[in-house]
Amino acid sequence: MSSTRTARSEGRRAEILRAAFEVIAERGYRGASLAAVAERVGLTQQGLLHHFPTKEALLVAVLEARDQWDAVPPGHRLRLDLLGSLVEYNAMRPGLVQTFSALLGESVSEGHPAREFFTHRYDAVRESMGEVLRAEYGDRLPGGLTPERAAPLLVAVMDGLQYQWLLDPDGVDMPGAFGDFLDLLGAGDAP
Amino acid sequence: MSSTRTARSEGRRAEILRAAFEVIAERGYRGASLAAVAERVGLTQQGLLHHFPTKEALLVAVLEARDQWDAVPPGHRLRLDLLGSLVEYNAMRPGLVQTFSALLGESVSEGHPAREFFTHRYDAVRESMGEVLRAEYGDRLPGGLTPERAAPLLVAVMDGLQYQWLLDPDGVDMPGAFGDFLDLLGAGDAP
DNA sequence: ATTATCTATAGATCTATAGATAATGC
DNA sequence: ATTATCTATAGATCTATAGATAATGC
Repeated sequence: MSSTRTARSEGRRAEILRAAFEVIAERGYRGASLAAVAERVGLTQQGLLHHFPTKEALLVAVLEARDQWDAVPPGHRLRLDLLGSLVEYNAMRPGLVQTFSALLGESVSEGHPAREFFTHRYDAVRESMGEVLRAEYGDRLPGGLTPERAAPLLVAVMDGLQYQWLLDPDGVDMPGAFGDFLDLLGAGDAP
Repeated sequence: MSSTRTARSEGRRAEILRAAFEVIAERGYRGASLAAVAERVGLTQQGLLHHFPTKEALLVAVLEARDQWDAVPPGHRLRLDLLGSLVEYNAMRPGLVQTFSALLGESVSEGHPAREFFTHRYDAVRESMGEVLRAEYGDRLPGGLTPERAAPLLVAVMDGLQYQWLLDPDGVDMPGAFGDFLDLLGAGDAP
């Protein structure tokens, strides 16, 4: 696929993607105009459409870039402490967090072009987190939970903390709070 | 304030607010056009603007209505089991949940008119949840947490679960998962 | 030749203002 | 008299298409 494009074009596409990330972070997908993205890379809106034929195509590319971004490298088994590091890393990149928090928030509305993407993604992430939790804590977690039932909580904490942190970066210690949650899971009364 | 308006006008305003909740749930605030809201109550867009002079004024009214909605009645101390009931209640009102999940998601973008509202609100909610947790579990929670440190986690779980549930209502048992989290908090290894 | 970019523009929206008309309340 | 609603419309946008021109790669 990338072999069908010139290196020149690939570079432009990457520039445009970066700009799209920024503008979506600032204004959401609906609020992000093609003209605003184009201006950021020194193009006209029509020039941008040469590289991404529709606004939705640009969104899809943004979502794919993200997917590639935080995919676990094959062979590398995800571990809980890596997840903590990921949260710490995110806390240094508010723009990235904001882009996807904005998109997640929008995606719940009807017919949003990212809705299906997020639905599938969360399903996969819950399953993946269940495995991580089982590898770390075994079959029994505090409170009588199983890894499968704790997984949606883990995901919810990550997302929910992001919103609180974005709204009040100084008032919310996102990595600290995530660590607290892991402590809660590890406080085991399991036999 | 309501005394300065006629009963007729109050009724209309209430109808418009209801319609605004619906349209915001479906399309977010940015995607919600005044015309779409107006049409739902059988008015023209200009007729609507007689009752709410700007789109932002309508949003503010929506946020205030929500605040009134889930405010704890004075004198009634909030308890954790009531919170569980609230989540169960929410699970029967996807529209309401969707309206505020959409607004929260949008509010993290710069200069969004609901941003300050949510910032203040989350600050207050964390404090309130801290008190609830202290009343329920005392000063020491599992994992060495304090009520104050568990509060953002409780809020994060509620919000995060809402997004997962909105994206996949059949695949995510929101009240069940919330109950699981409370079990985790109550699984105490406190002395 | 092909790719990248531009100008021009169609066709939809969207919010908000101005001012006219209809309905209601003293 | 005041309130509620409408028609008309200004002034901004926004996405996307058509077609011309400039730059690049064989």
